[in-house]
Amino acid sequence: MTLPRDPAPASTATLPSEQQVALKLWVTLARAFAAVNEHAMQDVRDDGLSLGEFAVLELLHHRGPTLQGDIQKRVLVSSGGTTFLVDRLVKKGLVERRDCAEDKRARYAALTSEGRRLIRRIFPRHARRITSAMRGLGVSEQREATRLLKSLGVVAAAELDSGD
Amino acid sequence: MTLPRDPAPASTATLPSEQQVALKLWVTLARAFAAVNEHAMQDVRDDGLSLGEFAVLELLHHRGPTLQGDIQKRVLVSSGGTTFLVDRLVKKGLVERRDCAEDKRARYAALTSEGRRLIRRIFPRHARRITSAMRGLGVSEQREATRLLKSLGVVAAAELDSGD
DNA sequence: GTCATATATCTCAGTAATAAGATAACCAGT
DNA sequence: ACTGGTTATCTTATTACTGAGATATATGAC
Repeated sequence: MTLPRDPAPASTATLPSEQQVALKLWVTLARAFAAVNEHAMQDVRDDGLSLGEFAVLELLHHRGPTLQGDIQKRVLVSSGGTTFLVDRLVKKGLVERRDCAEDKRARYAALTSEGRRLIRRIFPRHARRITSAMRGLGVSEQREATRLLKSLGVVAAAELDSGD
Repeated sequence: MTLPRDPAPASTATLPSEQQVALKLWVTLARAFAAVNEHAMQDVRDDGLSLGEFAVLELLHHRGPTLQGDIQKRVLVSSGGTTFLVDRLVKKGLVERRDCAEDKRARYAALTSEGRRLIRRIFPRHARRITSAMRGLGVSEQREATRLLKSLGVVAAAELDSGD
């Protein structure tokens, strides 16, 4: 996947102070995300996976067979993107599709035994990689950052449907 | 651009506590980023810009004519991507290329008057949009989040060159 | 001056997605 | 049973880039 665009470090001297603070946070957030994301990508790349594919495998690993529509919602990917990712994983022999007894439109994706073996192998390594990437903060700082970003993210996401 | 993949909300009960904390932070960070990023995208989309294009315009607005190599570093885009973005902006009449007197290989990108008009118009709106998206946190919380994420991002980025 | 190496930008094949739209199935109201 | 609106997934054209490599230029050692 592509990295997020870096919001340029604007000379924002003419903006109200609160906007300057918000923009500075945005720049910093985007850069932090980009850096950790690159770690995540590097970690799965050697096993021939994109982050999207990894995310699907991980979801199936932890939740079991999942409707594609639910994968879509949890992995934050478009409808077509879900089909694309599942197709690719099916082609790699890591995932299979299963019919849904209750709804003929719907399809489950489930790990194959090969997919299970792979995710069992790489998930612990991935967790270590992310942990290592986060080590600029101590554990209590990480908890504090999580708390703050949770509030930020929930409100920002809630405003999306309502427009600006 | 694409949204980042949502790191799946792993059932990580078997992982060491510090890894659980780090993974939780990663999930939360990625989601917060995705949400604010979507705000940013929506804001510039109506003017026919991608976030990459907007980032270049903003950079040129605040820094003046900039070597393409410097754009590359500041906007976090590949070499080919820089050429792509500048090409598109040139085609839209918002940016022009200028030769560099000191180095015949290098080229500056600079805003046209049309590009200047556009960025002057949309940047304040964009700043307001980002500020609004951040309103899940108060100003002092935003400052705190910035401080934490700065540490996190700097260390995570520093580790990239050295591998995992 | 020569040459090996590094650097700035461009070119282009390829990638990972998006988003619009198609199709079949589902569901509630009549 | 029929109808119209909704939903789950798939299909496909399109997009925004990446990254390898090419080319011209710059640099520094000899």
